[in-house]
Amino acid sequence: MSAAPRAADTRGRIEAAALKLFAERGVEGASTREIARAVGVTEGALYRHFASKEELARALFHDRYARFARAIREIGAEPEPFARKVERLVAMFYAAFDDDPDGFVYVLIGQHDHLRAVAPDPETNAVAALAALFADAMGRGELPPGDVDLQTALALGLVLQPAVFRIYGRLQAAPSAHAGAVAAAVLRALGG
Amino acid sequence: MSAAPRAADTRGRIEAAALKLFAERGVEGASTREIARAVGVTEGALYRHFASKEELARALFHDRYARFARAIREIGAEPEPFARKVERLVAMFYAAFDDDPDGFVYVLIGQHDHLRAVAPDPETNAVAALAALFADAMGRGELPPGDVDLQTALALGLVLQPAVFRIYGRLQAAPSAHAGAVAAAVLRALGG
DNA sequence: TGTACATCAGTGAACGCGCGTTCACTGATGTAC
DNA sequence: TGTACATCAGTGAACGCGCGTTCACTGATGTAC
Repeated sequence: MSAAPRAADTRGRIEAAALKLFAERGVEGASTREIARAVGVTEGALYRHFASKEELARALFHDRYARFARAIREIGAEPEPFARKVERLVAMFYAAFDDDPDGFVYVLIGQHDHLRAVAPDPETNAVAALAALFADAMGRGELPPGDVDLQTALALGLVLQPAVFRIYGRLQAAPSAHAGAVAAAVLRALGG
Repeated sequence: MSAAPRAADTRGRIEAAALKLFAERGVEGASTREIARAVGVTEGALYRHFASKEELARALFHDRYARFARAIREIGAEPEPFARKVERLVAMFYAAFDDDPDGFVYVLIGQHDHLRAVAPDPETNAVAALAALFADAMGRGELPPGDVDLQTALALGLVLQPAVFRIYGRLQAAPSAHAGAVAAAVLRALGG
């Protein structure tokens, strides 16, 4: 009927709607029809902004994943003791959860679809950035010597699993309510 | 052409092939054609054994998930100190990984599709069984008082994340190689 | 300011394809007498 | 042991459907003169 209301940030609205649907039921579980309908636009319009559904899913993941990588590297670059960095990392993760739950869930769950396509360098790879931060701390003697990748896994698991529990309703409070306790647990777990 | 070679455990072979494909690319990413082809049977044959693809996916998940719940309850029922139970839990998880990597990966990744459909009782729900074991330990004073669900999340995260790292090649050794270190980290993390 | 044209984000209808599922059938095996 | 019949796990062809994607088109906006 009426045409082109001239880009009232349609691209951004497509991203938001797709992110929500992808987070709720996965990329394959959400159709282009649903996304278009949620935006209030026809399916054809999606292809003015993204080459394909796959490209849309990829862009949403990589943007957010790279954002985590950058935040981790920034914290790692600060001239602070390791314990303080851990506190800031935990706070950063949980603040991201609070700010944008859809984005957090999408990255957390979508990792299995996308992670193999992420370059292994700490610039864009959040896990690599985290491992680099831990390796640095170990080099400075702020962390007992050991298998850096294992320590990274332990720390990441401590932080992410409360978020998973929250998503499935097993934890009532937002993970950020437990940020202090989780950071302390990380330090205890790695400290021995 | 030739017909019915009389059930050389076709059902079991369908389950194994589907589990492998589901673990590799997700339920939606694996088609009934692929499953049938991997088994060496036509698609129609799948429907002699399972009402639908969804039912096949569901059965594979719930079998394995309930198996974890039972194993956890058995460990919880032993008259052993909490520290020893933790060691046995970690060993059990990682032995399951070694024994049947496809099954482990499918449960770990498929949780997001299926978990909402799992009853919350410890008989079939592995997370509930784990939380019950931790609540019991807390009641006996073997674990400092605190939020049981949070402690459960922390412990589970410590155990699962090394498995995730292994799946994506970030950890070279099998998780079972780290079972002792992980169990110790769990006790340290919860002990404070 | 007015006119001509280019651009661009939309529409809406249609497309081919691969998906899960169905179904009439076949023939080997098990059972009754 | 031989014959008649029921059962059941397969085949293979076909199905309808929803999917992602395409495309000719429209009309509002921006730009040049």
